[in-house]
Amino acid sequence: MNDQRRIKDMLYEQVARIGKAACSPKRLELIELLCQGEKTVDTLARDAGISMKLASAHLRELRTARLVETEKQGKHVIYRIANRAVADFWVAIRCLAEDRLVELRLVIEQMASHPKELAPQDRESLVKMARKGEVVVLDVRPSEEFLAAHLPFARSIPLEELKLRLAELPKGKTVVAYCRGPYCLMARDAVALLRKKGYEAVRLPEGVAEWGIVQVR
Amino acid sequence: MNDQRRIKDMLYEQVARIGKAACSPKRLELIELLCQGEKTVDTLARDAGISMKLASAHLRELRTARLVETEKQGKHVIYRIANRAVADFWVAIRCLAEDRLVELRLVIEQMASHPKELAPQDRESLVKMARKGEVVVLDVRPSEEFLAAHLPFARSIPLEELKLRLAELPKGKTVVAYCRGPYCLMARDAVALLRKKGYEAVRLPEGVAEWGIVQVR
DNA sequence: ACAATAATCTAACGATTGTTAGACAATGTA
DNA sequence: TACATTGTCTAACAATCGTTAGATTATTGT
Repeated sequence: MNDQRRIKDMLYEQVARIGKAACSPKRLELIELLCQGEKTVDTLARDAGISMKLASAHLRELRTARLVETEKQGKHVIYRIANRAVADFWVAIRCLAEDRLVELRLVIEQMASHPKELAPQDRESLVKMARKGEVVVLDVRPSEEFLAAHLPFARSIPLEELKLRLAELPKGKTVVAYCRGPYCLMARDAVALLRKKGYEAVRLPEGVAEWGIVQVR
Repeated sequence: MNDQRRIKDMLYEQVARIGKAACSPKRLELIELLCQGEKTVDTLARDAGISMKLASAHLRELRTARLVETEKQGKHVIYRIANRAVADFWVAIRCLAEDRLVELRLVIEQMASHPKELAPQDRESLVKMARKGEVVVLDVRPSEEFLAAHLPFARSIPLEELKLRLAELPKGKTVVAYCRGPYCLMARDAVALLRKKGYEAVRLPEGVAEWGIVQVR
């Protein structure tokens, strides 16, 4: 009888290991960054705005929950997501948070208000238009992330280079800019810049994690 | 520039509130119990094997993450899941845990080894057979949970009453027993009892949460 | 009005975290 | 060989969390 309690407790304890990995804001940010492609510890630390020591500690937690895997390459340790399922989980927990927490919706609204956004449901029609060349899908993430994985028919111009490489974009077509996902502000800034320069530009608030296009192994 | 960091931090912090709610084994167990239907605090405490004070404290956490809602009915406070999305999240985090954590798979294997189990993919065919009366789908949870929500064509005999009510089950047909889900042992025990009594019985290791049939509001 | 029940609130404790600093190990390079 | 780079490990601190006990608030029944 009490045997059953002990087994049950073990089961829920194991599931709670995943919850523990997901209960720190910085760990969630690291997961999102890793959804963009494999990265070294110091890249992750820089992108997340924390020290390498802290990043290393958080990554250790993610590794004991077996959500990420490592590989040593020369001086560097490369971290990557263990699975597509991890990216799906990140999207799922974020969606639940947006569904349940008004506070989160408020922050998102105030953040994304001015630049026009694409409704997230018309993925197929966006791909169709991109294939025909009716719109330009623009990936403004760092080029390594584009190389690791990107949306279909996307072209890469990292945000930092955008000002100098504006000539590469045809002026007649609508530019659909995207970045790491809804919590990343690079696409927003890119759209703002493009509009100031006379382009028609909208932001797609999704990235490779939301589209299920993630690099694994 | 640093403004963007602050906004990002706020976003991930909000998502982490969901992770925090899901980082305690007991809270996960409470969520699963609430997926079976609305319950009072002392029912939850008894089912989870903890004191009412502790249950109240954990439920408070779940409420600040807005995963559960309450309603006062006389002396009792009734808790229920806020949303179908919460049940879906519980299934999602459990599946990710089973995917990533070998330890969890080991516990499950040793737990579920002897009674034969139904492969979880043939939901439609199970419903079809139940509709035609070719199998008996048996819900062995407490009757209030059956009343709140149950699988299609299921009949309710709570585990405690099963020994006395065996006559209600036809001997020729296969009995498919289910309970609260894969981590609940009631269906396992029911199958063991039925087989000892000469019935053909299998366990369906899924429940209403896995089938997306949950009571809300 | 009084007792009983159901649940929460507060305070307290020990245990677990997040974060940083300092020492250390492994690799690549001059 | 010596040195810089990259990352982890250990120890330490404060902050947070899990758990329990004791007091408190509603509600119901007598």
